[in-house]
Amino acid sequence: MQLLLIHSDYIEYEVKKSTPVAEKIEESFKTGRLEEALTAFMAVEKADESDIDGIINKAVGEIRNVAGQVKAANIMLYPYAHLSSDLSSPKAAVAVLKGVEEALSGDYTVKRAPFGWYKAFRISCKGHPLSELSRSIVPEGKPAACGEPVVCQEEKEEVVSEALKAESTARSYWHILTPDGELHDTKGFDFTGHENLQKFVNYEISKQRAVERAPPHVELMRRLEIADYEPGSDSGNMRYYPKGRLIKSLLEEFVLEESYKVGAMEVETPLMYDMNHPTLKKYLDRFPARQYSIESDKRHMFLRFAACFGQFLMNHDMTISYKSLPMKMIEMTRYSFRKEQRGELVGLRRLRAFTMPDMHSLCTDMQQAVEQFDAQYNMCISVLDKVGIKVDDFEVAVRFTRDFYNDNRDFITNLARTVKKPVLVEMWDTRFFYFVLKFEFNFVDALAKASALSTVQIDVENAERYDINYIDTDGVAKKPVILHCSPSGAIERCIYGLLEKEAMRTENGGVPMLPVWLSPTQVRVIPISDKHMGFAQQIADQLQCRVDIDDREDTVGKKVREAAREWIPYIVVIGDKEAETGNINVTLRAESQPEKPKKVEMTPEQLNARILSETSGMPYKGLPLAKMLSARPKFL
RNA sequence: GCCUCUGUGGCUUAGCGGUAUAGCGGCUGAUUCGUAAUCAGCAGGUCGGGGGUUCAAAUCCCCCCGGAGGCUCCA
Repeated sequence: MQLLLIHSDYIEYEVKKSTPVAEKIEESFKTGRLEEALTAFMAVEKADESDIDGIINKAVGEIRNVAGQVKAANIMLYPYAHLSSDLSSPKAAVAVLKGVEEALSGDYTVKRAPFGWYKAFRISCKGHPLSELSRSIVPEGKPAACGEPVVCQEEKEEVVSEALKAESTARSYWHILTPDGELHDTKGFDFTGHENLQKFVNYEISKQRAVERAPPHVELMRRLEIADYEPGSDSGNMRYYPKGRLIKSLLEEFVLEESYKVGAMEVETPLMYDMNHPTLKKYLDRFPARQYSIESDKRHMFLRFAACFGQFLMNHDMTISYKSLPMKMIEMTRYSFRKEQRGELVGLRRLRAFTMPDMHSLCTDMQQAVEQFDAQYNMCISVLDKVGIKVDDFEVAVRFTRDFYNDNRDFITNLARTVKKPVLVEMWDTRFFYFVLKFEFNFVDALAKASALSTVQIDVENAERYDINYIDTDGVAKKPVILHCSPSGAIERCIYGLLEKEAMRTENGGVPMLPVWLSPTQVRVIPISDKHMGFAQQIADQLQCRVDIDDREDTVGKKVREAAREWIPYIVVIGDKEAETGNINVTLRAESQPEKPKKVEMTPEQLNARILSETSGMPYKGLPLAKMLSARPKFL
């Protein structure tokens, strides 16, 4: 049932004309007026028919509740079909209306407008915050017994897509595909040597997901001053400190550069779209995600969960020749929004606002699409590798329809061959989503939780839906096949992956660190006393990387300890010896073991060359914080 | 959204019916120091918010908010 409650100075109505479903009424019932009334506009819906008494109970509870809050003694019940597009039978509606009227009439002055008549009405709304409320009431499995507290569900402005609903009924066939092309049953498969895949399979199929502690990256993201929760925002919307922003910028820039290399054009598209746009509405129903929705004037908008809409709407308006295909567009979506359920949010693993590189490729036909899929599969492997997430750190899932598999067996086997290890396969008899083939690289974390990073999908639906065309060699407009690709997956999730990987390294007795190109401070220079500051400065100036100087009044031991806690790759201590020889003593984190720092004497030039070669080809940005540690604020 | 757990100065935390403990960090002073924490002093808390029980609540109860885990879901 849909309820619209208006606290009014008065409400009056007058019957004009009967409709085919009109109830028979007395002459006196044809007009009505009530002063200082709470008016309840009601629409009884199909779903309510299963539990008429329960619905009456809930509606009465809700009306009583609001009437109590606004201190209304008079109640007007007003049947109002326009609140719903899924109305119940007239018989059920009248039964509910009468039931509600009867239940309320003991404690309030209740009037009811007749059902099934065209009516004219005048209402004067009081306009205070509680004076206009809407409620959506749904029946429960069983009717609420009398006297039980009645729980009313408030109207949620959440759109649950058809795809989410479809997914729950989709029948999946799970297999393990080995590089030799064999499809194995997941049950009998020998996972020896593929323990991570086993964890991933358990996570995906057996749903073994119980863990007893928070994921380690949550503490790390805070301790390293990367990111933090922001209680002043919605859950899953994080704040990023300067170091976190630097890491994100570098990753964003890197992924964009890699996509330029394969010919992608960078674009920017709006964050919010009209919920009632005909094309978008249909697309929402095919994507399994929940949206944030917001009001803009009279329009009902939603925040984008990817860059698809913006790019597709742009593609629709373009003139595209076959000569331009495959044609790629990318946007670094800051942000994509998904209103994930509260319990699904964890640290940087799953967010409601996240940065996702979203690339779309228009292809002439399925053959070109498959070629592109293969190229982008390899590109994703390379992107993650350079980010610091290796093939051994993730497990591959490939999902497709049975038809696609039968037409492309060799091609799919090749995907397993490329990564040289078995992959998880999910096959569907029929196509539930907009794609016929997709893969994801799933990072398996310290607690055996899996989450998707890179992904590519072959979309066979949206060219039609958005009316996207290209002109082929014969001069005829044709619909392209579209690839969706996120080369790295969400940027925040890459950081999560790196932190989790290092947490696992720590547990296995290693020394954790970020790749040098992503380390906020690459070299920390520590002068032993004030008199060494000059030389320390000189060394810092010689190095072409992110160098800072710990000029605080602390002991060398303490400064080194803090530098190590920050995972700084290179620590240089400057004292009399260095000032004399000109050589520097460098602690190399990458070659150290716990309690056993690896210290090497080298020239500043050698250190510089080493860092330049380690970071060559990767984006660079300057220090995100003051060079002198004494001038730095603490974020936590 | 539902279920379970949780919330004490900037951070970590003791206390779990008699208005609060310590460490780190911060500030001040001393120390100018050779690789995982130099010494001393000072400041800082209406114990997440609101309501209730009680002579008395950080401690018990209820509601709300944040966080973690589960269901579910994904980049």
